[in-house]
Amino acid sequence: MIFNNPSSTIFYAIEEAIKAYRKLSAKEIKKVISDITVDQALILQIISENQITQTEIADLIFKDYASMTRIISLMIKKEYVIKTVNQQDKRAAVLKITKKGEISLKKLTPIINKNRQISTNGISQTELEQLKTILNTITQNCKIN
Amino acid sequence: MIFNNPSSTIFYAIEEAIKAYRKLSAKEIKKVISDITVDQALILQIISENQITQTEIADLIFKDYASMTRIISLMIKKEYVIKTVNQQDKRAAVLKITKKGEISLKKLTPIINKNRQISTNGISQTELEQLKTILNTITQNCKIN
DNA sequence: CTAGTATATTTGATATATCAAATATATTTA
DNA sequence: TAAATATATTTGATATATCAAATATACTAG
Repeated sequence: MIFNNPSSTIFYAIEEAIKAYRKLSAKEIKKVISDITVDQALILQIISENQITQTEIADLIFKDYASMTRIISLMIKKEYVIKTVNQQDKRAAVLKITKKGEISLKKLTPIINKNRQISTNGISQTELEQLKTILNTITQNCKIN
Repeated sequence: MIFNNPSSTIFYAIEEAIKAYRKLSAKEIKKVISDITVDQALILQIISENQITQTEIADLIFKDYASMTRIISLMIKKEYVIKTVNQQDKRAAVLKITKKGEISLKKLTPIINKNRQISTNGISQTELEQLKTILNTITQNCKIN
């Protein structure tokens, strides 16, 4: 029926893997911090490590700018992040992690790393590289058109 | 910084590929039918080929049951699908594609197939199989935990 | 047969995705 | 320098994701 040929199947396999991974991540993150999402945890990590604008974060993790605005504003509401205006370029936001954000991140980072390790368990570095190469080909094929 | 090791990188590559693919699909689908989404097109195809319940569709394409309810109800509103009650099991929905749905599907199917071909262009069957195997490992790893 | 349990779907609440249009500020060009 | 263009972000509208709780119906054990 639907999963009839390899080039179709692959997209189901991708969807299945990414959703399983997100589910695992969400579950594990919730164990240590109950009010933060997987995306927010990742973004918190990015902000803490870099002086970076919303647009740059969005490009980095493949999010829409509109989504980024909303995610950041939820993070501000929950007091993980503070946002100010860049005085050199008043269009740009300056994002800073709060004390609460820092404390949370200390608990989150090992969880995020562990999730990645668990999910790639039994897969060699070579296989991961292969996987990445093929996925990049798909990405390029899609972007050309 | 963030993309520092292979086991991390891989999830970005997956996200990037699936988003690029969805974007291509949405763009191409829109060219022939302007008011249908990628998910809806896929679900239309599934319904037309099978006598299948919402729950079964959800399991097949890795969607939440709640999402399925909402997607189906949008498809009903747009008159692609009709929904009745299964008289043998009144909990279950019976989904049928409408005439409009059928006509639309005739235009959509070649597009869906072409999108898959374009995006896997230059990737061998062997590589696709490898990719699938590795992704399935990730899925299993995530589900065990 | 009845209570308890299982299954299919729905609803509510919140988060994210995506497109288009709007704002605000910066930069470039005529 | 004024107008056109570019960049960063926001807002509105709609679709989908996800969890928890609620409904409705079916099934099973006592």
